Amino acid sequence: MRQGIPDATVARLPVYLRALTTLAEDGTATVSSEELAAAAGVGSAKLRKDLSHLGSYGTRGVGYEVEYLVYQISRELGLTQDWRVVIVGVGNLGHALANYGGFVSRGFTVAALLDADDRIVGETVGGLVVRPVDDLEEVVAEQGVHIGVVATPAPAAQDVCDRLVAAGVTSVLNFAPVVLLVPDTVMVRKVDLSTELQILAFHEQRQVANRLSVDVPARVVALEPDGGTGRAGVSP
Amino acid sequence: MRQGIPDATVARLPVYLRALTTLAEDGTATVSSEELAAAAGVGSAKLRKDLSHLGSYGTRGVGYEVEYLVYQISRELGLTQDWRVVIVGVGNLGHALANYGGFVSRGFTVAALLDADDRIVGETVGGLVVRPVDDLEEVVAEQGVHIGVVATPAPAAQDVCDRLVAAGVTSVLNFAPVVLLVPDTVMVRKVDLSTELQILAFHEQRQVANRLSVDVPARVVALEPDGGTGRAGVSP
DNA sequence: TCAACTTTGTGCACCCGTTCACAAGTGCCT
DNA sequence: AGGCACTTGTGAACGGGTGCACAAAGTTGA
Repeated sequence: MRQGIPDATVARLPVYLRALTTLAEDGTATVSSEELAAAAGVGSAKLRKDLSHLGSYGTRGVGYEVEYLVYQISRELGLTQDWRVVIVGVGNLGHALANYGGFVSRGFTVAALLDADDRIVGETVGGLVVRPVDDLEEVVAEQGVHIGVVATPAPAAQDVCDRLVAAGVTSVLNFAPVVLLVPDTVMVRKVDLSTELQILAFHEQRQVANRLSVDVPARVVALEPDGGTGRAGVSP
Repeated sequence: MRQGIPDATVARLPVYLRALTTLAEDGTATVSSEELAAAAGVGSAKLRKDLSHLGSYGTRGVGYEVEYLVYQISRELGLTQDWRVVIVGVGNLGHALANYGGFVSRGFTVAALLDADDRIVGETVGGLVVRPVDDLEEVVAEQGVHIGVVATPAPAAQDVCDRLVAAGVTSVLNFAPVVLLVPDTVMVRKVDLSTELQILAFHEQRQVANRLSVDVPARVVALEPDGGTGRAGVSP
């Protein structure tokens, strides 16, 4: 049970945490796996298995005590300590990130905003003065930054990332549309808007195809002129 | 091979597509699975298996023709047609999305920007005039919108989502920190900044723990006062 | 105290995705 | 023409995650 929580579980813990926080604000004291699972959009069995990886919190016949579970998940995620974050790139997205309330709310502090553009440096965004990107190493060292957020244009991203890593940052959240190369001691997570849209487009397309196949089944065959090799068979 | 590309593969196709586009811009004509895999940050075997789901593009002994593969992946993702997107909520994040260049570049058109705040309605953002959220149904119907982007505050998200779905939208990209409930005919993808940060925090914490265990192995046991039941054993 | 009811925690079987390893196919050089 | 070097495409083994189903454990009410 201990010693190694599955990645898939870790990825869901923040979702549970948010659902629990909402419940706590509504004054709910205890919650069953069924209810919490519904609020988190997962199956109840999966939820129970996930929580069992943290330990045996929860009472049979009753459910889980909301406050207590919030604390346990927070602790497991490391939210009981404050993580210092530096945001590099204060364009449209950087602005949004710096102003994002829920960003700071729970265990995260924005240590500094950095940008390479002189016109932006010195501006105040989200209560912080934007500093030149040259201060990167200094900021990371002095403020003890652990997490770097890359919100720069694509061409600058790898360079900024390299500097973050060299300065001692071991986790990077990347919004730039490039694959960042890092040593395997560093963890990178990527958020890519156009990737998400493209995945939606794929499913949208399939859905349209399925709708056609329901209406006019014979058409489906005509839409797939090729057995799989692809290159041939396009001509009528 | 045909009839059903695995979800995991679909999620990686946009990454391959971007890497290929970059290669094409650099004038590269053909690429091996090894090279492309490196550029996309995956293993070469995985890449080959992914591409094999689309068909047998690629030449043994040579590699893949870049232009051709770009076309095939684009077609498979449905990017040969234009998808119309409506963005609801033009706050900090909505601004960023509306101005995001790569957003529009490839197969996606922003049909409209909507907001509930009178002070924002009428403003021009990214070349479009922000319209009142009351126009939602009208916009979706008239413009034939397929994809809705929810960038509203959390409390408004579910309501906006319901209206999008009722108006005929079948894919939703959700930036609000809530779990959207939709009929299972609708696909939702969620992008959540604080979730990503929390996942990073977890790994960061583990990494710190590992570093300690390397330096002072005995300490690890002391840091785990409890065999796993959790509730007991906290007192000194 | 006991029985009926509720809910957790988990063993087990199944499925999807990843990785390895190699046969089959292609181009190049002699 | 033939062999060599290279690369794709895929069968097969493996591993992790999911969902089912149920025993264990606790609560409520008589």
